[in-house]
Amino acid sequence: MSGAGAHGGSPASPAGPENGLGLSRRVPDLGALQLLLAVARLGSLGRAARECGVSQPAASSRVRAMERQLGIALLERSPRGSRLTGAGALVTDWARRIVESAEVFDAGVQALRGRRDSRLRVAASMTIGEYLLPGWLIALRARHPDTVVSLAAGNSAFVAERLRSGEADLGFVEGLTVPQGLDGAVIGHDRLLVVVPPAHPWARRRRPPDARELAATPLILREEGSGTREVLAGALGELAVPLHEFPSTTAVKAAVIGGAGPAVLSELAVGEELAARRLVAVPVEGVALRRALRAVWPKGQRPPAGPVRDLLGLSRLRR
Amino acid sequence: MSGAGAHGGSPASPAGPENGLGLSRRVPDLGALQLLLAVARLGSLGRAARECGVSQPAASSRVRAMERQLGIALLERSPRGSRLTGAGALVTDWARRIVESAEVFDAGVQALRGRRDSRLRVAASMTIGEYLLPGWLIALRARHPDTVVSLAAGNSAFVAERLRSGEADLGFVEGLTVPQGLDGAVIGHDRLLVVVPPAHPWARRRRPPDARELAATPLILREEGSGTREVLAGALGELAVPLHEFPSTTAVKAAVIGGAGPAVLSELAVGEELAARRLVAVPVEGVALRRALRAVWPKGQRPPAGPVRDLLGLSRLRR
DNA sequence: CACCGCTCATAACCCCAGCTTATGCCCTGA
DNA sequence: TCAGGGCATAAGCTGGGGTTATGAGCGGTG
Repeated sequence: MSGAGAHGGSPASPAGPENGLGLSRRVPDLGALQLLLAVARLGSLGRAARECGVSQPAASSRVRAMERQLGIALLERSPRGSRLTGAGALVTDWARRIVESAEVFDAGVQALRGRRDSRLRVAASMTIGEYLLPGWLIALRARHPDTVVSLAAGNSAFVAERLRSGEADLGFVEGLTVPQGLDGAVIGHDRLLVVVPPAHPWARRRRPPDARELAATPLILREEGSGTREVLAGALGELAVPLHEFPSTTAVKAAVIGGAGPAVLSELAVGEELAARRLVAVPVEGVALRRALRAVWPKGQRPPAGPVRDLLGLSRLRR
Repeated sequence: MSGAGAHGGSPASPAGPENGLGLSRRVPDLGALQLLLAVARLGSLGRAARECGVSQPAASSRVRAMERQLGIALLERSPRGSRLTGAGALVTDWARRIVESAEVFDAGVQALRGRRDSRLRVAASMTIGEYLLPGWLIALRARHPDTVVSLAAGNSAFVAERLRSGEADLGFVEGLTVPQGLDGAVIGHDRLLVVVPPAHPWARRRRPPDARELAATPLILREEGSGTREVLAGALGELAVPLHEFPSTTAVKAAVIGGAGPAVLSELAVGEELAARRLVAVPVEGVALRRALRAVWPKGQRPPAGPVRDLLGLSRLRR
């Protein structure tokens, strides 16, 4: 109660409906969330404290503070342990999503810091590096905790250059062809989707737009776009007129959700938004926007060995 | 680009299985991440500081601390502003996903604390309440900032009871039928997916399992499951033998990823995992696991008005 | 019955992360 | 040349979070 005034100043910022950092006042920090997950899993504050490497009073106090902060009772404490409240279960699920995002962040950062002593140097396209690789690295770390990975991200030419010059051991690219001088294996596919916000006309029309209309419509694209643009240009014959370019995929998504126009993005990038109905994929007749995801390595280097093989195996998943 | 500074300072980790809360040591807190997003968007530390309501030195110091913590140079500072590094752009994208998860968390919690003065009391099934409603609430808050929502989550019977007793103004259920005494409108559909980890035999077989094999296989289910179980039982004739029950959807996912067995989950719950290839959906021949998502309200209450109408509109999205 | 083991809570103390204000340097545009 | 925006540094303060020590319920057990 006493609803935390949160000083309603909403200064209608340009490219975003959300504002300020009141969030960090209303959302517990990662440590507290992890603690909550541990309690949910282990059924006891004390055990959770031990697993998290803190003292039991610290855990107790922390969870209590979190309950005060949220205004919700999360745990049913008893002399025999602690169970989640109904609301607590829901909160825990939302918390787990934050923690998972943090794990992705961490795995990405760990790789990105590019240590010299890395046993596995990876070069990846932006899309794969951003959305797929962190997950693989988390899995890899679970299996081979000692493997240190370094990551460099760029377009296909960048990946190829890194491999040829020996600055990377393994590469990942999306696109139509294997870059010259490299061997490769298809590890999966993704589709490029035309996405619009749910309120957009294309989301409501019975007849979806055809290739002609798509090509005539200004689109929001990521700058440079390499793989994305290549496939798009091939499918449409000539490149659609870009409405605006943004530095990152997520910035593009934010712009689309904000109503700036349609965009063409990998399904990898918009899975969550589609599920949450924040974006809608519009089918476009007669346009095949499927492309291969490939692992690549220097030509002739026959059997990828050691850590390279480990990661390659993890990346080779069905479909 | 995106080379990332070398910076060999690696603080000899304690060779532990990193299960604890080392994450919170390696991942900056929400405030810092929001600050980074603001800098990326506004192009200047000072402007970002102002938007976030802190002093410029605080912002500067905070970002600097973050760079030290991550071991990555995020910004190119110049006397005319600050731009993101190549690596910084990647990090910022990962950061944005954390912040978005936090917004979902916040929206959910705000609704869950159930204020007495709520202008809109919603009762929803677990799946809708967990995955869809927070997104709608974020959108609702952007459009009608004054609307205060309270949320109660349970199974279909629970939702129906809340509506009939006048404790809720609007309900959301997934399932085959409209509960007795309620009016409803279909707002969308979802499918139940059989999911397994990528290494599971079903993910590799050319011939997917049929209904018979599915029904004979122990599955991981959420306890009580209401909507999910109802549809599943209807499709399989008799209920599959549950291998284990978990208290929350996310716990089920974690178990599946960990190799505990196949599960049947809403596509809403696994969109991200599918995109990231942490889970694989297995098609099952001859089994239709599609179900309707419905908004429901007390019978006779003709035109949903005011806030009810607002939220109803937001929830009525294509497909 | 009394004891031990488990649970959670409270109390007193400590430490560092992060905020603030005040100031200085650098670059650019008028 | 000066004004102004942008970033960095230097002091001093506050509080959240951690620790150890201790107490209080409840349950199985000799």
